[in-house]
Parts: sequence; C-alpha cells; structure tokens
Amino acid sequence: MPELPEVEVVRLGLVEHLQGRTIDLAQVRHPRATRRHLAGPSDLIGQLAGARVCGIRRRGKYLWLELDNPLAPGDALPAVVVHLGMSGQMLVRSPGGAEGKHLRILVQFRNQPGQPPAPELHFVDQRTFGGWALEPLVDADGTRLPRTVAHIARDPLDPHFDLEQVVTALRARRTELKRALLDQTLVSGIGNIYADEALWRAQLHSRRPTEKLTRGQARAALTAAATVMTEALAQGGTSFDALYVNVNGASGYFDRSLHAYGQAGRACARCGTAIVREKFMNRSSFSCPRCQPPPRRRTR
DNA sequence: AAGATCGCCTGCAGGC
DNA sequence: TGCCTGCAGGCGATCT
Repeated sequence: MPELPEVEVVRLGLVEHLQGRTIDLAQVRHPRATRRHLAGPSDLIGQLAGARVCGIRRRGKYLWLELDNPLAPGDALPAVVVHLGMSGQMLVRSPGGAEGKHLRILVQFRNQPGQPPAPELHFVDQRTFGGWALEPLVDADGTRLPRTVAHIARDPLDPHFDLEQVVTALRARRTELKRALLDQTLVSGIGNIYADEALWRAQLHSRRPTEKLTRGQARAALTAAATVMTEALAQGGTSFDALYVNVNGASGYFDRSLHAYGQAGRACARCGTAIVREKFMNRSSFSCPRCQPPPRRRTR
C-alpha cells in the first residue's frame, strides 16, 4: 500500500533513471489505467510520443512527470499524473525482458547514440485502483501543480508545510482524529499504516474527537506522522537497486519498525499490553488499549 | 456544505 | 476440492 514514503522512493528511482529522457512510444495495455484521462488512451499515447521528461515531482501520494516537447520549445505539454492506488508499481526495466501479468502501461524511451539501450517504464497494477492522466499545470498557493492535485494539501515533508496552520485546521474539524489524518485535503501522504503508527507514537486513540484536542495533542499527532514517514523513507530509500524501482522497498521497514499496524496480539513496545485490532471506517485500526485509551463518550 | 458512505478492483486466506 | 465470504484500502462520486 503505497503511502508517502513508498511514493517518494519511486520518485527518487524515476529521477535517477528517467530524468531528461525522451519518450519514444507508449502503449496502454488496460484502458482502466487511463480512465482519469478523459480524452482516452489513444490521446494519451499520442501526446506522450516525443515528449521529454523534464521534472518528476510529488505531493502526498500523487506523483507527476513534467513533460516538455523539444520539437516545439515553449509549447509546454501537461504533466502525467500518476497515482499508484493500492497496488501500482512504476518499474524501470531493461528492454526485451519479461512482462508482468498486470502490466497496464508500457513506455519505451529513445536510445542515445553511444549509450546503452534506454530502459523501459512499466506501470504494473494488480487491482487497477491507480492510473495515469495528462493534465495542465495550474498555480495553487504559489506552487505549480497538475489540476487534479491542486486540491491536495501539502504533506508533512513539504518544505512549505505549515504545522501550526494544520493544527488549527485539524481542531476546526468536527470528526474523529484518524479520519482527519487520512483526509488528503487537510494533510496529505498519510494512509492507514502511517496513521496508526502516528497515533501509537502520539498515544492518541483514532476516535478522539478533533474539536476536543488540545493544540499540543494535534501537534503531537502530526509531528509523529512526519517522523514515522521520514524514518520509513530513510529505510525504503536503501532497498532498490539499479534499473529497478521497488515500490515494495519498505518491506524491511514493515518487518522491523511497525509498532501498531498489523501487530494485533503482540506486546506494545512501550507498556507490554497486547495491541488490539478494531474495525474503523471499513478497515482495520491497530492500537494499544492502555497507551491509547478510547474516548469515553463522543460528545457532539 | 462538511462529513460520512459507497463502489470500484484482484488475489488470497480461511471456513465448510 | 471448490465455492463462498471477508479482507486489503485510496479516492472520486454520491448521499445526508
């Protein structure tokens, strides 16, 4: 489940292998992968051919490739917005190799004279929740963003992330704390795993009403999210090798460093009480019943 | 109108 | 063995 650290690992790998390359040919193998590109797969393919990848950026869990057309300088193309959804992978592969079962989009790049063959980019996505779309860049809060990313809030690793502003906005919500942490229009990049880890670190229960949190509690939850995602990135960033951008790069982290997510029945690393699993928002939440006591009553 | 819920997808684990 | 159910869960659409 790619959340911010996993998407950033992918971005770093794409920068290393694809930055500056020119697209030769794109193939869409499954139309659902381009369902958010309203003009359709053939339009996407046509616009990608000949475009140069001049920048690779990210906000929260959204990734995009900024394109340029060297044949028509100044006639800037849109960005390709990529969302990995639940199971999306961006794999940089040597040409001529085996294709994965769930290959949805294949991009071939132009060979450079005197250089080894250019790698291919494979968008592989088992559950097809992810996809690609070409979009114009718009200005949002002083930053150039693809149109459908403009409503996404800055993530905690963004240099312009304003913690105190988000604390204020979080406490103005009338909902439960974990719902707010997962709301990408409030703070982006946090998914189910890092939400549970942040709440465990901050010693707060997922159902705490946001409007009753102190500033210190709200700050603690957001700071913990930033810390755990930074640590995950540091570990995920070491696990991919050349020509392979590993979306599962965080697997080592999952094994060693998770304190709450998926740990039902295991002893809490802080107090020894067994971690419990609860149903929440049609998914699972894991927490320590002693360190993170549930709110007594929801007073709304 | 903010907040909550639904539907989209596939593979796999577990029960019978 | 094979069918069924539940689970994984991000996000845009839709409801209240």
